[in-house]
Amino acid sequence: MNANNPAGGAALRIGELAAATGVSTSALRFYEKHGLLGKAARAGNGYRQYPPEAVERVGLIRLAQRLGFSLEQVHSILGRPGEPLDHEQILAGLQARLGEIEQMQATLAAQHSGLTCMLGKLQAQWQLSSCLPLARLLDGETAAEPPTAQRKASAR
Amino acid sequence: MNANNPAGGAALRIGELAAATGVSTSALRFYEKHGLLGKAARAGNGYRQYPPEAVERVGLIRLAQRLGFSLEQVHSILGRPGEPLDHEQILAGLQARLGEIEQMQATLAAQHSGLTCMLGKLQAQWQLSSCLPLARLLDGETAAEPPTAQRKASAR
DNA sequence: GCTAAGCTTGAAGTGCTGTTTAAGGTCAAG
DNA sequence: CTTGACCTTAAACAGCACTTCAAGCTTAGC
Repeated sequence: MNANNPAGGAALRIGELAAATGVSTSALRFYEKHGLLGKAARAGNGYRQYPPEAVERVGLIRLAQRLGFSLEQVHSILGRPGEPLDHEQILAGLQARLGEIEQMQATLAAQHSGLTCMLGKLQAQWQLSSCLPLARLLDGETAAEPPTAQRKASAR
Repeated sequence: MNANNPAGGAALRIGELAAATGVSTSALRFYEKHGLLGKAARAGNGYRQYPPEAVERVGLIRLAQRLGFSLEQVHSILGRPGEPLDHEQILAGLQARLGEIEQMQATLAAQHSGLTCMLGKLQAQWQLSSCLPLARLLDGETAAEPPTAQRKASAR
């Protein structure tokens, strides 16, 4: 059918939006269910009718994912779909993510230097146990509990 | 009971090893089940009898975790507990981990510059959509599929 | 009119890692 | 006798982003 919507553009069915964005239909429904995408209008048959802007919205979601945001974070900084977008909120979200990244970079840098140091020691003398004190080095960088997984460095 | 073991040292029960290493008893059993810790000898009552060296072994496991190794990786580089420790294998494992770290650092650096760039654009003019092209920047750094989570930067 | 593709829903399953918890039983010390 | 540490196996949890399934409607093409 491809009816026209109030804005005048051609409405997209979920499959078309999926094709246009490279996101699966199930993922799109998932986004909608979790408030990332906004509830699409429905045609008489119950099919979702996406306005053309939805393509951009999905693009933003994917961009945010590539920048390492979790969907929950995307949700909180992008806000309700269709709403004006809160500039303050977005800036704050971006900066918060920058902070996370820097934190992870610090962790990785500590691990990197720890490993490098360890390699040096091992090449000098073969005592793995002599590397145990490295633990302290890492503790200094991060914190002091049992090794809990921190956060992913999501890719692409 | 605290019987003596063949090596002459005092044997540790699981709770004692847990206390000595800061690892829970359940985690220790988990390590054993997954071949990280080696099956402890058993006292007449079925209790595990850990030799004192086990403390160091667990320390190494925890150190490796802090360096970001998964338990599976720890298993493959540390090898069978009680065995001589394959130097080549360990060096290779450390270097492989260094490679992973560098990969993650590259991803994070790309995300960081992407975000910074985005912040700049947004402060100049408020068009979020003008940031969509950043996706390409990130694609260049990492690869070309849908945003799949990469790996954690485990901490401490 | 039939079939295949596309749409609907909600619930459940997937994959990965590292534990933790539960349930039911044994053992040793006070 | 009671308590606490230990034993076993199996299952649950937690976080994340989806995917798959089941069951049933719609629609387009032939």
